Amino acid sequence: MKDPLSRTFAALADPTRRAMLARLSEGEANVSDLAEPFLKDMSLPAVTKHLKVLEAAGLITKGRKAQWRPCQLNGEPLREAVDWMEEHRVAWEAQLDRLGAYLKTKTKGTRHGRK
Amino acid sequence: MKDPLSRTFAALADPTRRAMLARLSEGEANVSDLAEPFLKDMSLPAVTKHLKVLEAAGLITKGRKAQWRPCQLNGEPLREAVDWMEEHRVAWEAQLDRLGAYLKTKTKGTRHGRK
DNA sequence: CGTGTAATACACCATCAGGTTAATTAATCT
DNA sequence: AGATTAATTAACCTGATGGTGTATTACACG
Repeated sequence: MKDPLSRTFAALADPTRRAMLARLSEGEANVSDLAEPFLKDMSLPAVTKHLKVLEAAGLITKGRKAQWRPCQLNGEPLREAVDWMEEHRVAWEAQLDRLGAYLKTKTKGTRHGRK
Repeated sequence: MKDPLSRTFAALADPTRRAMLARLSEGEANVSDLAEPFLKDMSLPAVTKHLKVLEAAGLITKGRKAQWRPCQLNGEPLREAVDWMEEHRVAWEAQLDRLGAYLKTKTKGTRHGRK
């Protein structure tokens, strides 16, 4: 039995599921819509399982319309995840700055190659 | 072989590790310092493993000072995680608003109990 | 009623995650 | 040298994850 926050992060710890969420952030979609980009990589039952993970984490809700299961995104748990991060952000930023300063003394290329 | 972002989220998907990060956001700490709050719940090797996960995700770096391993937080991957979320945040907020509006029509308590 | 389609359930398998205990390395302190 | 302290390694166990293929449910259509 995992706490909600852990479940949320765990659900996010998979590129397939993140892609599904990204897709859903553009609007409702059926299971097969969500599956489509992945069917060359995995089977439909695998997709169903991923959706179950997302559902268990409360990140999506599945409706039913005839034989379709229109999925909707639920931002609530995501906000909680962001909240957790924000809570510590200040400290992290400080750490980042400290590291940045340190690196600046060591190297001088400072190659800051972040997209 | 997992992508960095997945590794970061996976690392966050555990309350012990999150607590360790929280502790580290207050400053450098040795392994035993970090272990202390958990030693009633788990063994030291278990702690070491958690730290390894955090290290593999690039969330912390371990130094060495005599027989101690002072751990430091590294915010960089966390920022990437936040970045990913922010990228979709707008859509989520919209979804939240939509849900909120919907709930407002159904219930009327709207109990918005988030700290 | 039979067929096609959307999605899930079931049984199974390999790998990984999180924990254990016991042994080991490495440095410090007498 | 011997003992103590900090931390890791190794071998092992259990349960969860992520995938498979096949069977099944549920609905719509002609």
